[in-house]
Amino acid sequence: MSGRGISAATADVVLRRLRAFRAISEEAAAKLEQAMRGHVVVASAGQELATEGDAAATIRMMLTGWAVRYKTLEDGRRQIVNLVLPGDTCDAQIYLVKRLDHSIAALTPVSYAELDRERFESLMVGDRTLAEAFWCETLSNAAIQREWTLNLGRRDAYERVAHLFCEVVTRLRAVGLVDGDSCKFPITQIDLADATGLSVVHLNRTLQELRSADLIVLRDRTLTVPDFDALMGAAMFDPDYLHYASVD
Amino acid sequence: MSGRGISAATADVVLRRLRAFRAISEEAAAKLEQAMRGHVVVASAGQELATEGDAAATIRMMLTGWAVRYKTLEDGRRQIVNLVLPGDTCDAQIYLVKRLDHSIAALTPVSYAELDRERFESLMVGDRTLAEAFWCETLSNAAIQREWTLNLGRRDAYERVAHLFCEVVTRLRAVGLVDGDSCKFPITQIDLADATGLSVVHLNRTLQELRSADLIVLRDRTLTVPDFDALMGAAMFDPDYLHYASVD
DNA sequence: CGAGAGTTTGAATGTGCTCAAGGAACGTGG
DNA sequence: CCACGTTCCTTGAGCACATTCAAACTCTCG
Repeated sequence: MSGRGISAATADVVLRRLRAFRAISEEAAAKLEQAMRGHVVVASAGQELATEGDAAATIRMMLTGWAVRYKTLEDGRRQIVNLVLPGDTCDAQIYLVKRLDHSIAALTPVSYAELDRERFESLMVGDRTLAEAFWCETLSNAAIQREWTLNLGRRDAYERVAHLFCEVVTRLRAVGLVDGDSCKFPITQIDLADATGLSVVHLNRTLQELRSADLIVLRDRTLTVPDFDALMGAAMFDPDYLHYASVD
Repeated sequence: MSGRGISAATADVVLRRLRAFRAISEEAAAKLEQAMRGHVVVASAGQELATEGDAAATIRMMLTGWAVRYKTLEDGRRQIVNLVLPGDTCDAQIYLVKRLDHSIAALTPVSYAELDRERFESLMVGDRTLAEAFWCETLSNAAIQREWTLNLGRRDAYERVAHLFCEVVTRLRAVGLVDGDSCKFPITQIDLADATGLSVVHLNRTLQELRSADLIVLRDRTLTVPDFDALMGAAMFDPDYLHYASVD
C-alpha cells in the first residue's frame, strides 16, 4: 500500500490505452510516466478501493489486475456496473462531484498509480492531446455504460454473456493483453453473474451453453475464444461503441 | 427547424439545471443566454435528432419537450438508455469522438439551442465555474447511466418502474417543472417499456399495480405522486447519484 | 488433510414474455 | 360534426426463461 518504483513495462499499459484514442507524443508519454513514478499503490484481492458515499479524491490509473465498479441495494442485491481493466483510468474529473455514487473493489491483486487533482490537472494542461485522450477515455466509459444498459435490458442471458466476453477481449487486446486467442480472465462466476444481472446458477448454465457451442473455453482463469467472429455474431457485438480510433 | 428568438423563460431551464451543480454568476448566465439566442431549433414529435453511426457535431441544450437516447439491436429490439429532459445538455464534448454510439429522438415536439464546438468552447473558456457545471452535468449523466444499469440488472419490474418515476420527478423538480405533486409526463407505455427493459404488456400490468397501491396517478399525460416518500421506498430510490448540490 | 470458496446439478417455482384480440383515444378528412 | 384509420392501452391465456432452494462436487490453500 505504499509508493514504489514503476517499471516502463507496467506504465506502458496506460499509454497503450490512451493511444487507442489519440496519438500521444513521446514527450507527453514521458511526462505521464514521470507523474506516475513513485505513486504506485498495490491492493490485495477483495479489497475495497473506494466506497459509495465517500468524498471523491484521487485519480487512479490501473496498471495490473482487475477491479470492478459496483452498486448495491439495501437488501444485498449487487450489480457490477463496469469492469476496470489494466490501463483504465478510474474517475478522471471525479473530484468535481462531492460523493461517489458507486464503490470500487479489487477482484485480483491490483496495482495502480494514484494521482491527486493538482498532479493530474497539470498533466492535462501541459499537453492538449493527452487531455483529449483522457476525455475520450471518459466518453468511452460512458458509452460502455450505455451498451451495458442495452445488454441488461434487451439481450437474453446467452447473448448477454457472449457480449461481455467480446467486450473484455476487445478491451484487453487494445492494451496488448491478449495472446493469440487467449487472455487471462480472473473473475469468478459469482462476479460474472453480478455483472450480467443473472443468478449464479443460470450464469453457470449459460457458460455451459457457450462452451458446448464451441464459442469459449474458460478454464484455470483463462479465456480462449477459438472463433471470435462466431462469438461476435452470437452476441451481436459491434466494437464501434468503444470509440477506439482503430480496432485491431 | 430554423433559428429564432429565445425567451428568458425558456433559457431559464438550462440555467436552473446548471445551477443544480454550481452557482453560476449573472455575467456567465447572460453570456450563456447570449450564445443560445438565435440558435434555437424546433423538431416535431417522433423526429430523429441524431443517428447512431453519424459523425458527432453539435451540442444541444434542451429547452422544451422530452427526447430519448436509445440503442437498437439488429432484430429491432430497442432500449432507451436515457431520457433527455428540459434543461439537459446533450453531449457536451461529444465532438471528441468520431461517431455516435446511440441515437436521439424527440418524444414530443421539442425545442433546443444548438451550439457548434467553437461557440460552446468559448463559453467554457470564458467562465471556469460554468465549465465545471457542464462537466458536472456530464458526470451526472454518467451516474444516471450506472443507476440504470443497476435498475435493469437487479430491480424487478415493480421497483424498476417506480424508480424511473422517482428519477424523472426529481430531475423535473430541479428545473422547476413539478407543480405540487404533479408534472407533465408525455411518454407512451411503449417508450416506458423500452426504458425499463420490459414488454409493453408487462409494463402495463406493472403500472396498474403501482396505481392500485396508490403510488402514482398517470392520466392524460400527467403524473401525480401523492406520497413521494412511499414511492421512493418502493423503488429504493436515493437521489444522491444525481449529484445535485442540494435536492429540494 | 481439512476448511472454505467456488462450481455444478436437479427440481420446483415464478416473473415476465409472446400471442391474440378487443377497446379507447386521437387526429384527419370528408 | 361524424366517420374512419391509426396509435395506444388493456385483458386473457399459455409458455419460457431465469430464479430459488438444496445439495453434492471440486479445487485451492494453509
